[in-house]
Amino acid sequence: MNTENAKSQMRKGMLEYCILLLLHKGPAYASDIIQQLKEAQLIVVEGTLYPLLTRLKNNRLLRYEWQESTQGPPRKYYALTLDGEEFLRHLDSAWNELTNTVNILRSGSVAEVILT
Amino acid sequence: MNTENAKSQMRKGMLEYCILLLLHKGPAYASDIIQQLKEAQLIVVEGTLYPLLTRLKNNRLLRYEWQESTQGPPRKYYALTLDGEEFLRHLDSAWNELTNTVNILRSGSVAEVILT
DNA sequence: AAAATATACTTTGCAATACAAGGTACTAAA
DNA sequence: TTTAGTACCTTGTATTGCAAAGTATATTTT
Repeated sequence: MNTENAKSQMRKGMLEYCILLLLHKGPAYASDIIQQLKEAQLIVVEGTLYPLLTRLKNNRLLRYEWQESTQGPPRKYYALTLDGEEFLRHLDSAWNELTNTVNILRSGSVAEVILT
Repeated sequence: MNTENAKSQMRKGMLEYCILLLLHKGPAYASDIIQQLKEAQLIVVEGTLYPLLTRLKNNRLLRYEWQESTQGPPRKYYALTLDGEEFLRHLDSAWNELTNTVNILRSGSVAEVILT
């Protein structure tokens, strides 16, 4: 029962949201995504990211294009589809609800939330 | 790829945190917890909660006491242990990091966060 | 040209956990 | 005695994050 496992579990589901949020700003390829997430304090490894990207693509939330690189093999640049944009808005709602829930639980009883 | 599944996945790990947050305010038994979480907009079912409570108890984060009820069978009232309180503080940090991450990703680039 | 290195993408096996569905046990009322 | 209500528990399944190892392409070094 360590903190690392707890944090890893918190990532579940959140990661999908974070990827979509990131791609909403513009296309990116895997290493790119990992780097940007790291800058946002979220550590993700390849073995997690690649299957996730594939899954999102298979569900038509993402699409990709091959692009040549000047420094190595070509890259798969992923971008949101229209379905992906819509799904992202649903996840926005889900996230809002979740933060609201935590805030209520954090600040004491529901009554206290109303009073303070 | 539906929204319900996504929300269910977001719950992973968060639920543990929410239970500890709730019990931090005082002892409660299972139906109690389900009811309070529902008031905080978080739907949890018995099949999820009971194994979770048992797991937390086995890891010494929770303890329980049987208490008679005037309206049915006795209840298991769960409460945080000292280990549980400490673990809760770690989860507080993890939650703070996660919300920070999402906020960064939501508001555009890191630079934009600083500028706005 | 061959070997080594770097970059990028992929796969496999495992562990953790939410949930549906069903079950057990005790109490009180009809 | 039967029925209804409350509370606790278990089993099987699906999903997903991750470690570890593998494949492929491009560049640099020897």
